Amino acid sequence: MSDLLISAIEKHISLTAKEKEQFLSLLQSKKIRKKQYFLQEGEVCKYTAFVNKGCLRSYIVDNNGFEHILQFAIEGWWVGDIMSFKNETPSTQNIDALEDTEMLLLTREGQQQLFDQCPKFERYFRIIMENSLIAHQTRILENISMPAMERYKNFAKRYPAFIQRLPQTQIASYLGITPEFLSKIRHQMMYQKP
Amino acid sequence: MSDLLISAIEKHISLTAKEKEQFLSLLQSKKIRKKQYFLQEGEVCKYTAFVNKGCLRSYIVDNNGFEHILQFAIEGWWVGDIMSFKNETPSTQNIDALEDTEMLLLTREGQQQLFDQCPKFERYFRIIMENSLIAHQTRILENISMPAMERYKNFAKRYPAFIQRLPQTQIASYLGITPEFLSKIRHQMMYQKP
DNA sequence: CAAAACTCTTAATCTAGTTTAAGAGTATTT
DNA sequence: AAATACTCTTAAACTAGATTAAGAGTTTTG
Repeated sequence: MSDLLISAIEKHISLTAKEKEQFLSLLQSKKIRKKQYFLQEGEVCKYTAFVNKGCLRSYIVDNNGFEHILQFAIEGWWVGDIMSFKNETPSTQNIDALEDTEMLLLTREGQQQLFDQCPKFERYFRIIMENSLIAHQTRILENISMPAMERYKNFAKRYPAFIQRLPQTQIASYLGITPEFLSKIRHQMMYQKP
Repeated sequence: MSDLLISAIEKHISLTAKEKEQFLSLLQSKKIRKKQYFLQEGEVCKYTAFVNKGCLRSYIVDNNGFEHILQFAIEGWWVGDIMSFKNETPSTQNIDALEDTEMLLLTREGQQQLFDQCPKFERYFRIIMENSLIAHQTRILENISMPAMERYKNFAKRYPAFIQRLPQTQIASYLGITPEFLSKIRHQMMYQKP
């Protein structure tokens, strides 16, 4: 049930049996079905979620009704609207399930309690924030320096699991292009690959 | 000399006189002149730098020789190539000074020592990583969802100090557009502003 | 199991942003 | 104080990517 989470944490810090117990007691588990919301724009994001099974996406909807994806989250990833979670302000993002999904939820109070009881976890969350920041930096630099085909190739190399698992519409929305143009790119790639 | 840094930290955690001393003893100060490098692509990033005075930028150079700016850093900001600093791998970024600059440097060992001696600092760095991550998320969403003029307006609203202080070439490079097009945008803005 | 609702593709037309070029105005350097 | 190097602007020609539309294939839903 929570093996995946514990092993994810133990990649970065070591835990005693008591610490594991302490941490797990703060979590609640939740299942949602495909297409259901985990968070809707305007709500306060009450939880960070660790994905045990399934897949979610976080995205915004622009003034013309178009969706723009910030993040996908599959097994082993954390997801939530950090800004809303941190400041308890209304979220600007939506998060919903692209597949039936099981997750473990941690509240803000739970997290704070954890940090006070056991500062080791402060390190764990610092490290995953650092890693996430590095990934975001890379994405920004690619967005501003590379044409769409390169960005797609890098995405496919970096997240091969996503390519098989996600509809192309969603990937296009993550890359910042239209699905029609992604289709064109994929066509071009077939005739120039060697 | 280090008042700015201490007050920046005390916005997030409270420090005893001893802790301040302990922290400051780990820092070394450094001045560089305009146009000098703080870090060059290929080097390992040995320090994170807190800017006391002046202005730096971090950027990559693409295959066609064009620069793309990831970050500007003025007084009160930290700068460095996090990935290189964390993993002690060769940097892909360049960091240089846009003005004569004074900064305080912290090594990786210094930081780790600090975390072990005084876990409170682990919280401080977690918090600034979170804030930085939020800023990066916002930037990604704006990049993939808004036309250049909107992005420029938001940039100007968010960082008014930068608008006066930085050459437009640099701002264009941060926004992911050419200087020529930024010039056009600014012209358009004059005749439609109401 | 039929109908509705997505997903992917192709193609024509359109546009936001790039490229190239050239000139005028400011800083920097010698 | 002249020479060199940046910075900003304007404008014409160009292109990566958007838009619109339509059809075929696949899932989902009632």
